[in-house]
Amino acid sequence: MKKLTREFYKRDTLLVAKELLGKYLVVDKENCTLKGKIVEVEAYMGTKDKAAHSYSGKITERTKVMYKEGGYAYVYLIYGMYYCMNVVTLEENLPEAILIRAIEPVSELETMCKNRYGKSFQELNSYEKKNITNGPGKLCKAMDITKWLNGEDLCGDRFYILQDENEDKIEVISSKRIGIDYAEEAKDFLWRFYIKDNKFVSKLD
DNA sequence: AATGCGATTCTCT
DNA sequence: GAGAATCGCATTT
Repeated sequence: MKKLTREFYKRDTLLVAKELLGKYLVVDKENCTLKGKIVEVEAYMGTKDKAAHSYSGKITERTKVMYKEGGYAYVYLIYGMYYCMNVVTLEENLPEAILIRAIEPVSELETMCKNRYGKSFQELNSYEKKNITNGPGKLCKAMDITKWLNGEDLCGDRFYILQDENEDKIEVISSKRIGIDYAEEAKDFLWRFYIKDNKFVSKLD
């Protein structure tokens, strides 16, 4: 498995979004390495996208990470209790990013269960087992992604994305983004992408 | 200083 | 399907 390079991230956001599907998100901790296959993403297309935090070029303490060059992590708190993780794309001052909406657990499933529910996998009921990492807030809880990883370089050693050289061909479904009803015309853009028939996708159309 | 609210999730019904 | 939880940020007084 090979780590994605800076060049990978500094390309067209919609292209990078689709190519992130099937890659492996890794959080390297002192005692363990959490790993999950990316199965669902959404693209946020910068200053002209009414759903994006960077709409109209607004720069604040929260959004400034979006203005970095590609390959940095933008992690923010939502509803006072959940974190969402994004991958920044393009060159500096082009504030586009990709929200990771769901992963499929690959390594450290037990740790993820502990992080999410404080219980082992075996102790989970069937509803909990289905809901470990199938949402942007859930996967951050499971992988212990918090504000301490905001601005982290994904080309570094603690938080990165791997590519499987023998990756199977992936069937990509495009659909409308979730939870952005306020975004007027932008709410209908097909900027959500997920792997067809994958059981860990957060919501079916 | 005060207000309003969100790229969500969970717990009911 | 509705309502609550909970807090940092952006905006208004």
